Amino acid sequence: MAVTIRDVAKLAGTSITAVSAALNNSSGSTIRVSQATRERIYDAAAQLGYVSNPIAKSLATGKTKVLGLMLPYADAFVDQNPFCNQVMSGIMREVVHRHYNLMLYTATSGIQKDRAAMLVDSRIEGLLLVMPPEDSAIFLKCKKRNIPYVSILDRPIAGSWSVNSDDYTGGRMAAEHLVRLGHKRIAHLMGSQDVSTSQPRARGFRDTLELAGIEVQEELIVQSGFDWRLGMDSTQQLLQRGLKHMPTAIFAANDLCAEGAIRAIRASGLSVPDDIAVVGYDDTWYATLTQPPLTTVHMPIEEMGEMAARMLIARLEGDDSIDPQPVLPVSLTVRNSCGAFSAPFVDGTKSSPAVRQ
Amino acid sequence: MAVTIRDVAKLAGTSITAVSAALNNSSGSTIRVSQATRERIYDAAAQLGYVSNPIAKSLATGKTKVLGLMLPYADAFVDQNPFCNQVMSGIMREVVHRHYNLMLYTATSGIQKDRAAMLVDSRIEGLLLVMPPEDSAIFLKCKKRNIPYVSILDRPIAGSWSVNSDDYTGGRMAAEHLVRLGHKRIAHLMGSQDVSTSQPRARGFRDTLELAGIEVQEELIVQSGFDWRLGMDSTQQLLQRGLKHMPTAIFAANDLCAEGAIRAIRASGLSVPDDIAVVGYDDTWYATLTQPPLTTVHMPIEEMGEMAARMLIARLEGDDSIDPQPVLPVSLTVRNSCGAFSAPFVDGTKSSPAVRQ
DNA sequence: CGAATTTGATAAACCGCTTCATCAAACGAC
DNA sequence: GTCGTTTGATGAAGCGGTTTATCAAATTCG
Repeated sequence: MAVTIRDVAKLAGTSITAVSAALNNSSGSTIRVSQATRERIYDAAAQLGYVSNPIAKSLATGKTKVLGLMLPYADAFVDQNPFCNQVMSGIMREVVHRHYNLMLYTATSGIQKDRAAMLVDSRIEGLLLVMPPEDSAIFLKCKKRNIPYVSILDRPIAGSWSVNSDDYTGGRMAAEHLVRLGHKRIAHLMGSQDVSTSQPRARGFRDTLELAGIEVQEELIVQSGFDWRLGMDSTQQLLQRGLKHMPTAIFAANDLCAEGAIRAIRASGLSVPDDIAVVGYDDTWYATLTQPPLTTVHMPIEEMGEMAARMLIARLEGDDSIDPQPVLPVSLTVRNSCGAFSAPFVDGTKSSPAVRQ
Repeated sequence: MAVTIRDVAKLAGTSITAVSAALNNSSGSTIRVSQATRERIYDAAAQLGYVSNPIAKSLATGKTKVLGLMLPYADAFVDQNPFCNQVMSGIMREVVHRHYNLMLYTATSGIQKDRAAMLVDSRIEGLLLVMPPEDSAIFLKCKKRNIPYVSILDRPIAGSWSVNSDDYTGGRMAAEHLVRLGHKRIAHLMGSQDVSTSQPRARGFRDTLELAGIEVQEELIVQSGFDWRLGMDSTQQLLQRGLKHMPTAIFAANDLCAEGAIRAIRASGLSVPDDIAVVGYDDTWYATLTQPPLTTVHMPIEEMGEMAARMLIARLEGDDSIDPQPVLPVSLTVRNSCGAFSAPFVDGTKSSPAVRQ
């Protein structure tokens, strides 16, 4: 049916060995092919429309040039999470660039975790894990079958390769921005406790206030969550404490949580940013849709995907020089929800004029 | 390194033929294995932890049990489109259920279309195309290499397999809902002209008004788009025409467009739904976030993915009884942006009491 | 010019699995 | 008891590539 290496050899009047060597014109091979035969082979291949069969190649070489991508429990992510999209986009970019392919798996909650892990077959050389649960059976399977993997994660895991973003600095940046704008009473709506990103962000937030000589008021640091309803509820509670104790700024757990905060603030007749400034986290596309558009900490999501793919490929190709747990830098995307662009911070960083003193 | 069929055969004291037959205990094979040897083989396999090598299997059988999934130009979809997520989720469900695997491709705009098509390698048995551009080189490649494909599409393509949703009825449903609520002056913000979903939806809209004896006012049917900015702009123009000519309801191109409409209405001091009712399209997760939550036409996106996978697999397995161009039904998700649940329509359909006469 | 080396080419083994062709033994029917 | 049929089992030939070992011819060199 399909045209094989033998057909090409026959037409070119050579051996299949020569064809194989000529077509993978990598210098690594010990086989030598003269320029003349090489060209006859090229011609024959072109004439027949020969395409190498990657399956046969894989069987012979033991390499497949395929990576696996394990997405988290689909159901939870289906609708609401642009995160996966963006990570995939970054991964894809690198994978295509390096001439690899991607096999998709999801840890569907419908089937047992074991089953999901079983599905990772030997066609893949390595695995990319997006936000794997800590106890995932995948880790064991990978170790057992000796499949290298890299996780894209909210926390570093000891002894395993992963890509992380700099949550601590993210917390600092949000806080610094607000401090620069003159805020003294800043609230922080923390993300859910079981997601470990929440801790370093909160630490960054606290450290920044201290550095600025602002006393951290514990009653302004509240447990909230990544949902807008939670953000709204928490904010309502903050606002009910009376004017004296109300914050002048809120650092929310993420963009959706910030949306909830904004709604609560408005519902109580106050204005964002005039009465209360709001900062989000993640910089998803949603951040441009809030009213006013949200100032938010930008996570380099695509870059994280790209980096993960790069690390995995490097590892597969025997490059040991790569950092197994890189921390990618975050940045602050300034929009209108704080009413201002940056003002000088206590450490003397230069900046634009302050808006609120 | 890995344990092979030969190792199992040796341990069980049989031939590799027997092992192969026993382990694929499909009745299709002509090879017969006694119960006794079968069990010895099972034991040996379990003891060695044998896992079949799918690559070798593929090479021998010519089947890979892998489908390709081609996503549209990544850049445009990265952030804002939950559509791909949902389609993927549906596809994944079916693919896992049928014990297939999924290889991911994207028609990245960075590389030429030809390159993208080249990347579809012979490891896949069939291809699922999400919203392929009409002129895509993929179609040719697939035909040439004889790879069956199914598209998930906004329009049926003659002579090719595709899954569509019933846009015409979607347009009707939106209009009927508004007519039932007593609206006479209903505007329609049409989607962009180059996306062919826009036409049937508009037809459904028009036909419904006519059926209800409401004159279709051409100046209320305007070209808009799938972006919230476009929705806002179009709506502002509608509102500037003065009270007499203002619509009492708007059927938007999609949920984001509806968001724009809502903003424009609010900005001009009017209320949704009291002054103007708004209906969206798609029922993405975003529809719950608008204020008020959006009444919108629900597209069965996941089901479309599932159906596409089912069709492709059926086709691969020689099932000819399947409809090559199914049209999936839409429904109306009623929330608060029209202020009411359904009222009787002119055709006599029964319903709940009307809110506006 | 003869020996050593390089160059060009190939046959054959192999990757791990399926499957066809073949065959001996057991079984049933007459 | 003989003959046809079923049952159980196997060797060997692929599938389409890569790679090792081998070899003849051409080239280099003292």
